[in-house]
Amino acid sequence: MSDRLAIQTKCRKCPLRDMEIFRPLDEKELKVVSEFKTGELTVGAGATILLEENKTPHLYTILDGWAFRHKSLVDGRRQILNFAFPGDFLGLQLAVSSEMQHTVTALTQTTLCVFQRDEVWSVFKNNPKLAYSLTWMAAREEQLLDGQLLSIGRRTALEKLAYLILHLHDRAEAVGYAGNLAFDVPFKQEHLSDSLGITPVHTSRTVRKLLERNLITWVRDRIQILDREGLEQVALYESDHETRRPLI
Amino acid sequence: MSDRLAIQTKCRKCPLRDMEIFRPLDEKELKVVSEFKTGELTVGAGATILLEENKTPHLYTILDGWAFRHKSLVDGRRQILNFAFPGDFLGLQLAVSSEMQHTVTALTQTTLCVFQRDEVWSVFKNNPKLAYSLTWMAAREEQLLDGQLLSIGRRTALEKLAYLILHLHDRAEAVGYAGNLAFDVPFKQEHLSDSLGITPVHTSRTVRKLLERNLITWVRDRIQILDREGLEQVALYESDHETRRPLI
DNA sequence: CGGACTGTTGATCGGTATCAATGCTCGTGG
DNA sequence: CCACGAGCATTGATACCGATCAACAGTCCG
Repeated sequence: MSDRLAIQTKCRKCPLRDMEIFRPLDEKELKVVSEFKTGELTVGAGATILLEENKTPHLYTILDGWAFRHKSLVDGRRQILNFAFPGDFLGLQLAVSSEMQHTVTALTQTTLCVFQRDEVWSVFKNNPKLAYSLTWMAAREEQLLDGQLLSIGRRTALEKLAYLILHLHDRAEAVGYAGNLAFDVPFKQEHLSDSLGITPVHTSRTVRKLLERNLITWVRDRIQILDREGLEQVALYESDHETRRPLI
Repeated sequence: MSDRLAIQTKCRKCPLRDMEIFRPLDEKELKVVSEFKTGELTVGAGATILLEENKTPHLYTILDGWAFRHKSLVDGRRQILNFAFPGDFLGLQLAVSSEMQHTVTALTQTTLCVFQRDEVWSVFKNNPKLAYSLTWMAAREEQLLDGQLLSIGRRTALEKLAYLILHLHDRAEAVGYAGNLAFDVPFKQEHLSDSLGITPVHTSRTVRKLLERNLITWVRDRIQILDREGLEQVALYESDHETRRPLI
């Protein structure tokens, strides 16, 4: 399947803007974003969106779909750094370093708004509010990473897994990908392993524990949280009262 | 000992600006930074600079000293997220969330440039170049966290430790805190443990291994790298060709 | 000199990795 | 419609890394 490239969604009519969690843009911002956006790209599940060590001229916002950022050691051991949902901005690091230091891969078919790397600067010059939004998103990503780091460094396998499921559920829910404490799972257990820093075999056993304790069910690519409170206890979960966020 | 608060270092004469790694500011930027900076604060080793769940009105740049960011689970398990050196900006997350979600603690006596949180916005409005620098720093921090995450998730204890020592050395060296492959260590093994996500006991044994293999020495609060190449091999190290960076 | 910290060492335990076999699901082609 | 194979997930046996518990040593400092 070949990737399509076309401008399809007008920023002004972006479906994401109607969502609760996104801060509405004013007229001027909309105008700048519209100009900033140079195209739209749809890729299939499993496609590489951004590749480590590459110097692409493009930055992206996810319009629809589910992706993940990851990074590997030379011998192949892989670590998933974070997952990415609609509204998430990809490739900001290209504003810093000439090349990517991690890879981004699509989990589902994913539609992306495409921006030109060179024009980031003109956004800063022309619209401080949007520039601020970019910074906001970078800082937000940092917070998520802090949380992951704490989790991977200090939680046990069972705690990490419980935490990750809650985390993914909450982020999925925020963009309408989850409801009634359930969501469709676009990943394999292998992805959980690489996210938690444990083995696939151990992941399987750990998932099993959550099932046995009747905290969740996981059937046919769908996870249902049965006992949110119980799961939060296992996870040592602390909600991070997310506020409305910017969308570019 | 009480903290002192006074404007002592003129931005224009900031000693950090002479360092190789920092990008020089132009006249206009210097003017804005000077106005942005509202004071200078020196705290002793062990002092808390920013506290989780607090809503302080201040942001900081480290002028001199060595600090660390950390975060804990409710039961006390602690994870060190990153270390901070001169030129590093602290508290950017306050631009995003109303309160801090991690704590920053000084390892040595530390001198900080103090900025007002409310005025971040005016920096964005008045000087896009500086705004861009802030974003740059946020993205850079994200890269460091990505690296840590990979390390903690996928490296063995020995590999993590070797990696961390190289990482700290390189960052220390960049700001003149290391030379001839050696640097003064302001932390205890306990800090390494909390950074690597392992036990103090195991940290001790792991440090010992590096010593036995003649990769480093560690005497009287000073680490000397004896065999950089060997250490890099153990660490599966990949240097990240750092470029010049902004300083605010 | 005594006490508080920090680091070291040994013994043992437990969590997670590893290796290997089996089972399950689903798509494909005979 | 069934056979087959590919890719995941599960399960069991065993190994090992790192945790835990406990005692002791070294250093610093009052």
